[in-house]
Amino acid sequence: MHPETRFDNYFKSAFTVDSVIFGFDEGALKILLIRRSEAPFDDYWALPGYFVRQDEDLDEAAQRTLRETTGLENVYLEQLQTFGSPGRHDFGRVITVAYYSLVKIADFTPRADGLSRDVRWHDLSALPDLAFDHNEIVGTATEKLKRSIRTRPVGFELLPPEFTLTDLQHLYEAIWETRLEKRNFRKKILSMQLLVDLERMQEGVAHRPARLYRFDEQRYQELTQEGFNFELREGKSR
Amino acid sequence: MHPETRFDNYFKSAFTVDSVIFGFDEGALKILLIRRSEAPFDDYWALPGYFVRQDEDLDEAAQRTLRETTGLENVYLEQLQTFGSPGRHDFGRVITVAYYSLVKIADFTPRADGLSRDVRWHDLSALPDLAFDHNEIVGTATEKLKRSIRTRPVGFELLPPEFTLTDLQHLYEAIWETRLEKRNFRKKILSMQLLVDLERMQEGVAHRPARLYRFDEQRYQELTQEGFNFELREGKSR
DNA sequence: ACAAAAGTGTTCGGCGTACACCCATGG
DNA sequence: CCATGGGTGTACGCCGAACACTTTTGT
Repeated sequence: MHPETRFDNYFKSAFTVDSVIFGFDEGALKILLIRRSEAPFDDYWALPGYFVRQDEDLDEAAQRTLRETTGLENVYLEQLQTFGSPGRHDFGRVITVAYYSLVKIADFTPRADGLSRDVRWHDLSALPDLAFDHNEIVGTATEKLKRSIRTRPVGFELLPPEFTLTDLQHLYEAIWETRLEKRNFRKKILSMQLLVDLERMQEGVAHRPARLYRFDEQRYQELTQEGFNFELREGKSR
Repeated sequence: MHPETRFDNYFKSAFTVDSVIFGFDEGALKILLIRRSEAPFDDYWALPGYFVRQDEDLDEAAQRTLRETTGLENVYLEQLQTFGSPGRHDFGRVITVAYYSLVKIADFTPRADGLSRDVRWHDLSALPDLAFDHNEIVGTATEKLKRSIRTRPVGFELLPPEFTLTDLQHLYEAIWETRLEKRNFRKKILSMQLLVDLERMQEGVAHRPARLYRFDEQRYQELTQEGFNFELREGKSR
């Protein structure tokens, strides 16, 4: 370690990582929360996360703490923002590096762990009071999601492997909290060459069955690189 | 402080803030760097920044350290990303929260201070080896700048109060490292209603003098809120 | 048959694209 | 009078906007 002591005063902080995990189900956006099992905020709902170890990379810590609190593994986590108000933690100076991700709800079975009493998907539109400044973090993440879905093919991670155009439209509508015009949405999304027609149909629905699609992995990578511009004015019909 | 000791191990880290300050001059993008005056990396060029105090907010710390290393005050700093590899600092675990900003070079006169031997604008295209992982941080900031200029009226902060359309075009060309077609650039930028025609002309240039413009503060705020989409294909003529 | 979504055709206007040519000033 | 940028006019094509009507399934 360093030979000098004049920096010692600075080495008294801790940092944590917290993850905002978005999912999509039943036409609504969800967030994965844990119920804390230790002070402070014992028993409160909170974002999955914990302290970062001394020799641990931030990205790794995010993966590990997500696993240890919810059981989720191999989730692609992207750094969101760092929150560090002096008063945000009772035990001392703790700043948190927030991550976020989009996952298919069906792909994972969250389970509580030593660090959490409970894990559950919550409707984004009806969140309880969360521990620390986690409500603020969720707000920031939601803003970012709204913006990034306009420039990147985001639906990919939120929808099941096979989906209908209406599913995809509902996803956009849920994130943007708006209604889109069906015809124009379809024309736009199809013109991007991002979807592959599976040439199969929905089954067991009480109406004309919809065509099933999947994302074209190749094209998805391209568009993620270049970025695109997905904008549609609000529409009445759905 | 907290009554329990089992968290003590975590409270041994330090964190810093570092700022990437972009400027624009002579048709080229610049970055403000300081020369360090203490170990580690004594005498190396580095981003302006320093340790965050125990009871200090991150945003405040960014402002303060920027002032104390370069003399710049009242700069609008936006959080960029946090860098925290375990090995990035010799003295122990130090993570840094990076900020970035765009400023008019003429508005400030950087001066070295106790924490810096020297302060200077460097051409982004010819940076030296910087201290720590600061080259990586600059790279991340540059990527972000390229992307955000496509969705927000960014030139505002980089250009002098009065400028010509060609100045503005050169700015976009410098950031994107491309050439744009003059006619189309002008039509697009004028159609946004973002510029105010000052009805005055350049003076003392050895060619037809260009019309001077300024940004419309009002409209700038609007567009920053909504976001827009500025995209133009590469063009040959300038 | 009827409900409930799925799915399509078309017109209109705006805006990005790609050009070549004229204008004003200093030297 | 010429070099050096500044500053247009415009035809074309594509794509987003705004419509209403037909098709296919389960009940």
